[in-house]
Amino acid sequence: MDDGKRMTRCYEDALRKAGVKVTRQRLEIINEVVRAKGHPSIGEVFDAVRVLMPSISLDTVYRTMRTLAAMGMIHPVGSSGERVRFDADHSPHHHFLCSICGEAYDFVCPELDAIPVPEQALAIGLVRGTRIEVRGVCRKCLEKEREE
Amino acid sequence: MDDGKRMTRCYEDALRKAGVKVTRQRLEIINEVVRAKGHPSIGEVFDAVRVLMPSISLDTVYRTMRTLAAMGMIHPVGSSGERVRFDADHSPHHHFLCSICGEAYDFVCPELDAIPVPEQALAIGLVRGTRIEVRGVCRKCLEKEREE
DNA sequence: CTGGTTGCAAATGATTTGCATCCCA
DNA sequence: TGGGATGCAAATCATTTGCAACCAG
Repeated sequence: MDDGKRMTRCYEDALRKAGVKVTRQRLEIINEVVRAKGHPSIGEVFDAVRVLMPSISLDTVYRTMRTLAAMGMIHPVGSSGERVRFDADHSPHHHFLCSICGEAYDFVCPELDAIPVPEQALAIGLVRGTRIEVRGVCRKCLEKEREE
Repeated sequence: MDDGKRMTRCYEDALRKAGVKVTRQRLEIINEVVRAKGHPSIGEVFDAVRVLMPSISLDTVYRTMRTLAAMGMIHPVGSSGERVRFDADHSPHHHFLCSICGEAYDFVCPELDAIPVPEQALAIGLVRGTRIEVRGVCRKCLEKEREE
């Protein structure tokens, strides 16, 4: 598991560059967020980290997730009234948001990855990434509707 | 204000088509959501509707917003841990989401409006709309950072 | 050392739920 | 009339905050 160590080193650097302290809690949380596929919620990250570090508190996870989001390391994924979910910036991918259940599905679409940064967005602030957001109704909800 | 009546008629039809009852509450809420520029939160819609209909209750607004979202008439705009906000589907526009404050800014970009629907998304469910989501840090937050 | 971080517990706020009443279809 | 819709209040659940103890730099 030399790979694990190399990753950790990389996260440490990212934290230092952001001007925040490197703590074991933060490293564990980052590890978990990066490992998690899909869009983990705060609670899920908390549960996972708690296995390795039972003493960690829920609001440390809250605070760290906010810190990581401010660093641009993770991004909140908007869904409906659901709890906030995040994704680590793994690879270029896009989102399909279901209007009914609020679930966020990932999909890849290489043809659309190279979206130019819209000029109009530059006027609003510093752009860190661009992706496609598709809205619709997912299969699960379509089937549920059909049943009724 | 013949225009207002024509709009209302149109909303009634949309409700009927969705198979739900047409009530004064729902019409008032739709009216407000469509009128509101930006991304009104549930509370803001509630306050606005309450002016015309003081007896309306907060959770009627909650329930109706969910109904409207399921109908595809409005869409939740994901932001960070903030309360959920919605936008009516007015005109084609895109979103800039600030990673720090969670604010969602609208911008228009006609060149990008004609995004083809990605095939990969079709596999996930019924697609109702496609737009660009830009992530970054807004001017306000950039300035705040600079001060520190 | 010492200021940023954490853990804890209490506070806050948004969202949901159960139920009796009401009203569109 | 009859079932979906509403209003109300209580219940939940996510998220935040104040503060003392702690630890990385």
